[in-house]
Amino acid sequence: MKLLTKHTDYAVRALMALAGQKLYIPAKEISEKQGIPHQFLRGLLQQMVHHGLVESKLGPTGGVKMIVEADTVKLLDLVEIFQEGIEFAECLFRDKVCQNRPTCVLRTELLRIEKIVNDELSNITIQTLIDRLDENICPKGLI
Amino acid sequence: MKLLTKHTDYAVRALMALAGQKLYIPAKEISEKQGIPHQFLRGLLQQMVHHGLVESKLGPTGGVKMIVEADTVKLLDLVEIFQEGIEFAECLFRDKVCQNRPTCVLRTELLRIEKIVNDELSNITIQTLIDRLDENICPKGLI
DNA sequence: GGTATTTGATATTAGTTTAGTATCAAATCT
DNA sequence: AGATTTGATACTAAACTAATATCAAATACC
Repeated sequence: MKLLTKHTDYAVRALMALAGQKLYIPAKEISEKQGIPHQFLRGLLQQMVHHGLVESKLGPTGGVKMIVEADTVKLLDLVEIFQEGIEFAECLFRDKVCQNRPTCVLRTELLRIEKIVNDELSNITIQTLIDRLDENICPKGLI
Repeated sequence: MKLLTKHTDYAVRALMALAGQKLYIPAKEISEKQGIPHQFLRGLLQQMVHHGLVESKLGPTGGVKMIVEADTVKLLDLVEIFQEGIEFAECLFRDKVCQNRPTCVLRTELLRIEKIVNDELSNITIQTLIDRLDENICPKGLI
C-alpha cells in the first residue's frame, strides 16, 4: 500500500520543477527531465490548471507556469486533488443502527491515525521539499 | 485508500470474538455473528493458524481457538500478515545512482510518516480494542 | 459403519483501483 | 503554412482486493 499514488508523486515533482520559474515550461520538458510519462503528466497538469495551481499557455513558447507560492501548496492539497484525500476507515454501517461494535472501536482508532497523517501532510509544502534538496541529496541507507 | 484491507479488518474482528473463549469455535459461527463471508473468513483463520495465533480442530466440536494472549497481538502484526506491512514509499531508483532528488526528498518524508503509523499500529492490540468496547458503543458523530 | 460437521488446501472469478496510452481539435508563435 | 503546445476525452492494461467454489481428510456421534 502506498500513501501517495503516482498521480500525487508526479504532481509533486512537477511542481518542484515549476516553482520559481518565470517562463512557461512545456509538459514535455518536465516529463523528460523527471522521467514521467508525457501524456500522464499532461493530465495531471490539466487538473492542476483546473484547481488554480497552474496556468497554461498554448502554442510554441507555451507550457505551464505555477501561479501560487510554493510554500502555500501542501502535500495534503495534492492528495486531496489526486486521491480524493486520505480515508483510512469507512463506516460499514452508515444509515443503519450501529450493530457492529468491534468495527466501530477499530474505526475510532483508524480515524485517530488518519488525523495524525493528515496533519503531517499539511505540514509539508512544496517549499519544504525544495529546501530539503539543498540539505542532502539522498539520505543514507535509502539506496 | 484504506489503511486496513478487509482481510485485516475481518481478522481483527474474528480475534476479538475468539479472545477469552476456551472452547473451539466454528468459523461459521463467527462469520454469521460478525457478518463476514464464510469462505473468506476460513481463509483468514487458516493463515492465522499458520502464523501460530490460532489453533484449529477438525470435525464436530471443532473450530478455532486463540492460542496467544489478546494483549500480545498488535494491529501491526495483523497488517504484516495480511497486507505484508505498511510501505508508504518505494524507492524508484534502487540499484541505480540516485538521480531523482525530488523523489528522494519526498520519500524521506513519507518514510517518517510511515514510521509514525507503524508505531501507532504497534500500540494497538486486540486487548486494547476489547477494552474500548466497554467504554462506549459507537463514538459520537460517526453515524 | 454411516452421516453430519468441520478444517485443509487450492483454484477460480469478479470488481475496483491505478497507471498508462492514444487521438484529435484548437490555439499560437515564427 | 507549419511546427508546437495545451484542451478534452476515450480507451487499454496491469495490479490489487474481495469473494466464491471444490473436494479431500479428520472427527464426533448415533
